[in-house]
Amino acid sequence: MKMMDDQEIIELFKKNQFKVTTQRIAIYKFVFSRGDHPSTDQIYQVLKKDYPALSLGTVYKTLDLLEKLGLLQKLRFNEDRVRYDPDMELHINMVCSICGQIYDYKAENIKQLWNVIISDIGVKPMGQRIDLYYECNDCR
Amino acid sequence: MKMMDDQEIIELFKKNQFKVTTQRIAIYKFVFSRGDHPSTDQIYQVLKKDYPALSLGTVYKTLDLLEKLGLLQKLRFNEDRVRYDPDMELHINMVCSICGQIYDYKAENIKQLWNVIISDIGVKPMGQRIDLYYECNDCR
DNA sequence: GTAACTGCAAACGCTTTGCACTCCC
DNA sequence: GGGAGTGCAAAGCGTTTGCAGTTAC
Repeated sequence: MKMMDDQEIIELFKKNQFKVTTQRIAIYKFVFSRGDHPSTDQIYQVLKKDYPALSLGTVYKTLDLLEKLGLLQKLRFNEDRVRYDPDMELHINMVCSICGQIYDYKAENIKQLWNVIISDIGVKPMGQRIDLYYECNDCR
Repeated sequence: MKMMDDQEIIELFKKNQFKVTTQRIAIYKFVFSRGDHPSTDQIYQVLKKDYPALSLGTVYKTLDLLEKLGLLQKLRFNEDRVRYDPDMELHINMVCSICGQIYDYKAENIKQLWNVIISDIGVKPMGQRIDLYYECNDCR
């Protein structure tokens, strides 16, 4: 999803009876300004510079809240920590097997091919997750 | 991969200079006899009945060893524990959004469609993981 | 005999929880 | 003013690690 501006995200919080706090806005904007899939700790480390009092617990709670609002997807790769994917549309997670860096690949024909697969299987999909492991340019 | 018989798996261990132990054979056979994706604890709980002295540490170590041999894939879903998928070929993990049960869906045309996607992206794939979330018959 | 493996328990790291204080509304 | 949200620290839990005893070879 495209990043909402301040006014839109504030409205969304209010509409859902969540209070609007500096921390929530900052975390939302940070995660959605990135093309990759940051972990809780990465988010915490960066935002702590601007908000020294920020706690890791608040980062976790806010990300859970954003997930409940359907704005992002919690993903576990083969590592200990959770990562957050702010793109809820169909895409492929391009995961470098060496360095672990992840970016999203999107293309119209993937949707078409995926729909063919879905109709073959014959179930009503609630969502999906597609990872492609490869060696990125930096590691190759 | 199809489950190897006792002789084959013993040969494979020996070929790779790993000692053949009762625990290793039992864990291998258990994971490969199942169509789903058991967690470490599930494996431990079941095998403890036949091997009361078995420890959880040995289960972890053995599964890591089987992964190193390329026999299975470690997968993290949106839960705390690791699951083990003994099927290394291209397939779709059918994950029930409600109860979390997982089974593999395989079909020839998925491979063809996946190859189309791969060649569109234009990278050399090292592997992949495809999850489809749906509501299984028991939960619907 | 000896090096690898096992079982056990402690350590580890990420995540969750509980609670007093704070600050939106 | 009141209740939701925050920060902090402790607890929780799956996984890893270290080590003494055991077993495969």
